Amino acid sequence: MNFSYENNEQAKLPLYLQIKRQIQQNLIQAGWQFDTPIPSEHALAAEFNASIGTIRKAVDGLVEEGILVRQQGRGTFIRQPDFTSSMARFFRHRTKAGEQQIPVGVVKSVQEVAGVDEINRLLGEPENAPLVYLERLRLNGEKVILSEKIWLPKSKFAPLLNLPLEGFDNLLYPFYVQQCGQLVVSAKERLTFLADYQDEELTQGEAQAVIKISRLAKGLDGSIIEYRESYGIAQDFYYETIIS
Amino acid sequence: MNFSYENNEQAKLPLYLQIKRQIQQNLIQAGWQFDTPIPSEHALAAEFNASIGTIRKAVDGLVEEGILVRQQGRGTFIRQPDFTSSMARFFRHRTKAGEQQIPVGVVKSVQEVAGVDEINRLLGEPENAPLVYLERLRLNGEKVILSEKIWLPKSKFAPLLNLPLEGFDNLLYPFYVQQCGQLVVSAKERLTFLADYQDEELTQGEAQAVIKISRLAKGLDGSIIEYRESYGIAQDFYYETIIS
DNA sequence: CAGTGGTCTAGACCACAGC
DNA sequence: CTGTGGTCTAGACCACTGG
Repeated sequence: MNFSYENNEQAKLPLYLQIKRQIQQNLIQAGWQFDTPIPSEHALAAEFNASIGTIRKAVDGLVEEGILVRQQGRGTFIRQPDFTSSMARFFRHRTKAGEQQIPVGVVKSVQEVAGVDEINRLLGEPENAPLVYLERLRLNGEKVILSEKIWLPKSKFAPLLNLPLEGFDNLLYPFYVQQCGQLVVSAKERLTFLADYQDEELTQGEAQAVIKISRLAKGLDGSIIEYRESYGIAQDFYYETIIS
Repeated sequence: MNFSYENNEQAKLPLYLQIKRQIQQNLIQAGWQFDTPIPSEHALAAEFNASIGTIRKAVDGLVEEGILVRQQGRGTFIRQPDFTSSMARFFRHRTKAGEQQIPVGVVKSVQEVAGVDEINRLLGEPENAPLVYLERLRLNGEKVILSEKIWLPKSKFAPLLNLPLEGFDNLLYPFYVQQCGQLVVSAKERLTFLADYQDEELTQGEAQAVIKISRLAKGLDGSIIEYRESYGIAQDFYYETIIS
């Protein structure tokens, strides 16, 4: 288990990249307001003493990364991430009527655990830093379609430990923002196949073929803020991708 | 060549999009040379009577779509698609030494077949248009790691029918360009799981768990030029993706 | 060296949202 | 109406490639 984002540090960056980075820093410091725009391009041009075109190129970069969205006539905003259905997008699950159904998320347990070498390394945490560990299910009605194990750095997510299970929202990522000020902007996932996975909830104790999804979620400052393992029945597996 | 906003039936497109489309058309007409650059930005600006910035934006679009690549100091070129390992990128196969190995492609059969409703629809061909059908294996040494079935429109790929099996290259897509003038620029893939797939070569007649990859490959003019089904052993499945 | 793409400027006008 | 992002111009200079 050794996948990670690479860090590229440069010496002499073009102005538009410097500005891009600075804007990103400002977003972190200011705290994110999804409903109020960032300063206008004109204002940014004045602030950074650069031309509009250069500002646009900097903002373009953040838009491409999915961190900002432009709205003509209104302004440029921090993107409200929509992971609504993304968590279960690898699987097909439909009602009897044939409609796509959005699974419900239920947290089954929350606890503090000691650091685990392998996971702390993925999270970029010190070797023995404590973690927050969640178990969670995704349900379609009565049916369990996804079983999840989630590890978070306690340094950033300690507030979750003081909440009752009923206090957790259906969607976790907006909840992270609300409770801990942690914004997930992108994620890297690895899919593998397990012939014999066993789990009380998902497979009801019998060994079954599953697809395992390992996810590293990245925060606004570029650090990894969540490691998650999700398991779903292989028979329901369904994924589309575009390559070029 | 006149690009003014005129009496078009179409909605009015920004100039840079009109130019982008026109460049793409020119690439098709000119036939692709991977080793000679397209006209310089200066030349294009003169040809289209637009400013450099607008030309850059048009070319940027084609670069983002993976059709062109820029090389500072040299020029802008049609991208030599690198599907070298992409066909088998969903699977992990390594030598005993642990190196990633690039599988070898071997075509087992080529024949003309009657149109199949479902497939002709996917290819955008008339209902009874004949097809070219290939069977192909991907091998690591002796081991079969991928079994493929490929359907192509005869209208574009008839030349393949006159070739001996030994004449087929290891890589198919560069071969398509060379033999039929068909360039694959992108593809859409759908992954699903089959619990009991049986195949003489891949599973040696025994039913096994496999991952099925259905691919639609798109040509330079945007039409679908290939439909392909690939099957690989589920145990070897391994895929990474970034979402945002 | 000449020619290419890469960055950057300092404006202009257009299209759209919201008051 | 004002202010926003979206398009476009006509240059400039820099960084890199190749002969």
